[in-house]
Amino acid sequence: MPRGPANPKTPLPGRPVRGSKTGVAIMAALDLLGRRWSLQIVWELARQPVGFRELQRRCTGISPTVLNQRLTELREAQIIHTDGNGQNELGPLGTDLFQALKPLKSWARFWSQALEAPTREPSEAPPP
Amino acid sequence: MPRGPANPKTPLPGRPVRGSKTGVAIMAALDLLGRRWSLQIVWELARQPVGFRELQRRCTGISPTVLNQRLTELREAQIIHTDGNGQNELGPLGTDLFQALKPLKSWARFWSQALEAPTREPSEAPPP
DNA sequence: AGGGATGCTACTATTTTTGTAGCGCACAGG
DNA sequence: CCTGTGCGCTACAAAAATAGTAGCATCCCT
Repeated sequence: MPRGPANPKTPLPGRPVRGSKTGVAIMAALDLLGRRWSLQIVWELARQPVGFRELQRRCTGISPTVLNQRLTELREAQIIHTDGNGQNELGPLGTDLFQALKPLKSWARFWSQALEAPTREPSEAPPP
Repeated sequence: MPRGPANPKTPLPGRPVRGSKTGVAIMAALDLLGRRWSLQIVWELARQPVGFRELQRRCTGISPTVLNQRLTELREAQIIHTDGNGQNELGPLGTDLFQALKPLKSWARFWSQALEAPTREPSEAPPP
């Protein structure tokens, strides 16, 4: 298990990241979590710890290449870790992240309903 | 101003999206917002409405191609809209989204500090 | 009319992600 | 001991997303 110190591409606070050379925390977070599958992986691991192949199955269709990249990045960011049995699970930071993501879930539901029922506000100009 | 109805690739609730064929709201949201620059655009527009080129400047280095794609997607998702003067601004849904994103900002700061100062919890095993 | 800024599109290069195959290892049954 | 199965993970080419640069048409100011 080569616990390699630091893929230089993993976005971490303090490093220059995409869209910001300053490495401000929120920018590093947006870069890291904005990569494809990152958020979904956190989401899945919040349910329960799973191994590599099982995680691949749950993220319907992710390729092993990317899954491994993401796991590596998230491990470097100390959001997740892999135990001796190959089970990936959220660390304390990951759990906090999941909490911080919950409002987004609520918003998504609201957003979904708003798009289904457009022009329903009485404050909008009613049709003549 | 061609208010074009529906780029078929924009992730919207109810549509099959990446990582989920069901189109569940949160998955559509993660797909839409997980695309590069999406979150940062929302972030910038939350500060104040800006035009195309100014927005491009603030998202240091985004290419006009992608900026326009993102703006189109976010418009379709009714998160932002562009007024008659070319100023892009958050709509009500966008404002709510920004609120929902705030905990993420707090988490990012916490995360940043945690990575700077590892092994500082007194609850961790102290060095002998 | 000229100069400059704006919103945006076209086009090619680079990077990221996908898709498929397969290695080496552990473990279970026969 | 052999065979089969599932595992974590890597290699490599194809496809998709993004970056980079140039430029057009339009408006605004002088």
